[in-house]
Amino acid sequence: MSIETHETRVKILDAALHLLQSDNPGATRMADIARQAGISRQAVYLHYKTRAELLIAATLHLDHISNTEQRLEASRSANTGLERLDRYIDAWGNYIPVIYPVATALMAMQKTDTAAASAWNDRMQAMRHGCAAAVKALSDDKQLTPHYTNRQATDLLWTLLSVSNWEQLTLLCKWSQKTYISHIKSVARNTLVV
Amino acid sequence: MSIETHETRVKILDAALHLLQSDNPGATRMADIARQAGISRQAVYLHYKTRAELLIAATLHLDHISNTEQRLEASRSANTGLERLDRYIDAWGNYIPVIYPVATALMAMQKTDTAAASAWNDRMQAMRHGCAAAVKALSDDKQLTPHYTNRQATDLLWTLLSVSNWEQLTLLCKWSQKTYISHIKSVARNTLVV
DNA sequence: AGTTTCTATTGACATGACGTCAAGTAAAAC
DNA sequence: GTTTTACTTGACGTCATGTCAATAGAAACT
Repeated sequence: MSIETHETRVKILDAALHLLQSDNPGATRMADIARQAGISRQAVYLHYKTRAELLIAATLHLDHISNTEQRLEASRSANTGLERLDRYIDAWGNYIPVIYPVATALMAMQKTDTAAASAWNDRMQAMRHGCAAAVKALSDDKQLTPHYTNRQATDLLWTLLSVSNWEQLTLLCKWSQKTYISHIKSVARNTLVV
Repeated sequence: MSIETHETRVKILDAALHLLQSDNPGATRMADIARQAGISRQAVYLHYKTRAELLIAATLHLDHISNTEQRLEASRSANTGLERLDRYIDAWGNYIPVIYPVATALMAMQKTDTAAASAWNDRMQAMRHGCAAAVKALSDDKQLTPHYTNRQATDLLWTLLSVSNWEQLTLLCKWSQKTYISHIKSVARNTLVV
């Protein structure tokens, strides 16, 4: 029985996600989350000692209810390096909009809160492993450009697929999600594939 | 006589930049800036009504003392589109480390402070104009790939050259500034040039 | 049934940062 | 010699996080 199955905890996490996904995510305070969850502000602290801890739990909860593992399964079962690259971009690129609200909140705390910083860092390192696997698959297929080392190619793909880039291209440049995915795929190919 | 030539204002802005460039930039409070400038905390507010206003003034001050205009002059005087692209990446890419500390502070305020958000947005739009000019120069030379519209090519270059990407590649991936510049140039070429 | 434990409640309080206000001072400008 | 300007000190208001103490009800154990 995971810690997140406790009824009140689920209520808290759902409330937090709901508010972070609303029109004014920046104004999501502990008191708002408590009110939304239907409990007292102090009760939230009985379950999560700090705001950072709550937000971290919210991302894990979101992973859980969004079948993150399943999304990434498709890329792992690809037959060629190129296919793996495309599928990874599909999986991760389409997951970004889902985690974006809570990711933003967590990233905003990075400067002040080391727990939040390392939690977000862990997630990004996990994502980087997916990039490294795609690069390795390309390399095994002799499809990786010799222009960069495997390490550098991974760094580039990792950076290309960053949340910030998604934010800039879709929210600021008004690209549709579909355009984002297809163009990122083409940039990745042009950058990494011979 | 510009507003930044006032002796005390210069002291305040220099103090702010000094602290933001120190080992713990996140902990730069108004009181710290005042102490560093050698004046009382309240005196800072005589010159800058809010923290956001101070940070915005600090970026302009930094532009001023870093000869930003001169840096960008080189790219404008290029003869070919390719040359212009390379020189623009040199100019902006090497300016990022200079503005990074204050940029980080300003970006961190974006969520809560609309003045900070729009100030940073203005700067980024100005940078985007440089990208658009480079893309147009490529297009005029028939060197721009037909894969994207001019607008989309500008969006991509703009995103590629973002502060976040610089941060990720140099600070997280430990690329040297030199590697960053040369690899970004190669990605830009592979992405945008026929 | 009685006691302990768990969860939650209310209300008060500490902390830290931004920003404001009022009263006073010292030097420059008129 | 008076006014203006820039600054000082010290107190105060606000807002959000996080803490603490006293209380209450319900489930769980003996």
